[in-house]
Amino acid sequence: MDQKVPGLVKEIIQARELVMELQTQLNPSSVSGNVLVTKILSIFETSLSILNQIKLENESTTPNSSMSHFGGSLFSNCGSDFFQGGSRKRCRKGIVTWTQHVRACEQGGYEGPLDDGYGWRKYGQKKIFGATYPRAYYKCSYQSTQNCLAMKQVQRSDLNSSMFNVTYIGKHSCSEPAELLSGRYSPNKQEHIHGHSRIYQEQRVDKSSEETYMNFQNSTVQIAKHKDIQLESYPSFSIYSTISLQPANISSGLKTRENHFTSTSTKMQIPPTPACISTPTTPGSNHFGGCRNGEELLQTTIDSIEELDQMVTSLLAPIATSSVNNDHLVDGSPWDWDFLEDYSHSY
DNA sequence: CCCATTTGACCCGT
DNA sequence: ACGGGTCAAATGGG
Repeated sequence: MDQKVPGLVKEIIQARELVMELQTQLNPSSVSGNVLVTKILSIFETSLSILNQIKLENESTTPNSSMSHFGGSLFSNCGSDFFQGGSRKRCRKGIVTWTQHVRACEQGGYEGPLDDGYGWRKYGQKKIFGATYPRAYYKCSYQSTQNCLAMKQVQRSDLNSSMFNVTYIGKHSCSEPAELLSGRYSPNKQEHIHGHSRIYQEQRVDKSSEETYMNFQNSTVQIAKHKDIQLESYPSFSIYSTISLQPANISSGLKTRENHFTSTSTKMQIPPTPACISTPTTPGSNHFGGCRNGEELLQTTIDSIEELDQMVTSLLAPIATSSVNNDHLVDGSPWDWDFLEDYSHSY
């Protein structure tokens, strides 16, 4: 049994990926279709969890995971430089870094992919060698006022131009995340600028609960332990697939949290085509965003379990009604949080 | 006038 | 030298 589990897991993952592919071809406005896909994905992941538990029962030790299993991981392994005192560039070691793949919907009427509940200020854009699309650099809007060091980088995927890679760097120390509750800002940009999004706290709520739920599906989290480059991975967002099947739960009883990222995407304006790169606000351009069923694959680098805990908690905040405990277990969730340690071998 | 964005220059690590 | 990341002056919108 133990020997067959990896193969079975691989098969399930393959099936899950096909469903995810199917999902990308679904009409975003087809809520019922997306709900079905989400349910299917939830079943897949529950199955994977069960298999994992079976495997764990048959193994006394967990094998080391390798980042290579994730096929060109998007992790910055913090080998470079960020936030290390002294130089202008600082070492990213110790900084939570995670990359989100956000699918943009061209049908969307509003600008850019989904927002992540934080205010961001663009401070640069670079053409990246070998990449078709430029990379945009953002800082938290409250860097100056609240010394929040969170940043993110947004780049359209070369492989799939309807996808954006959003890399978050550092944790928010500001008190911005009002939008955790809604998962989306209004279509208009930067409405939050002053006053910490009080506007949104009033405006949001039910409208986007379903969107939030859809956006969180199909995501996984990977955790890198810098010391040994070992990766653990967790199907964090699969939880949503299960819990969030009752969208009504989503919008009630949620608290905002500090120092956390959310897993929704950006509200930034992203140039839809290279031709529009320098003029993302060009009227009539094909704005992306507004995706109601954006699929995301989330990958994370963190170097302590506390950070994982913190992040997972924040990721759950938009959806879970109340309970995330400190044992990496979510009420009502079938997940064993050690699950993807084995899971990673299947990639 | 204020503020976010744009964009070329500059800095830093490899 | 090169590429990625950041700065900051210029620009434009509200």
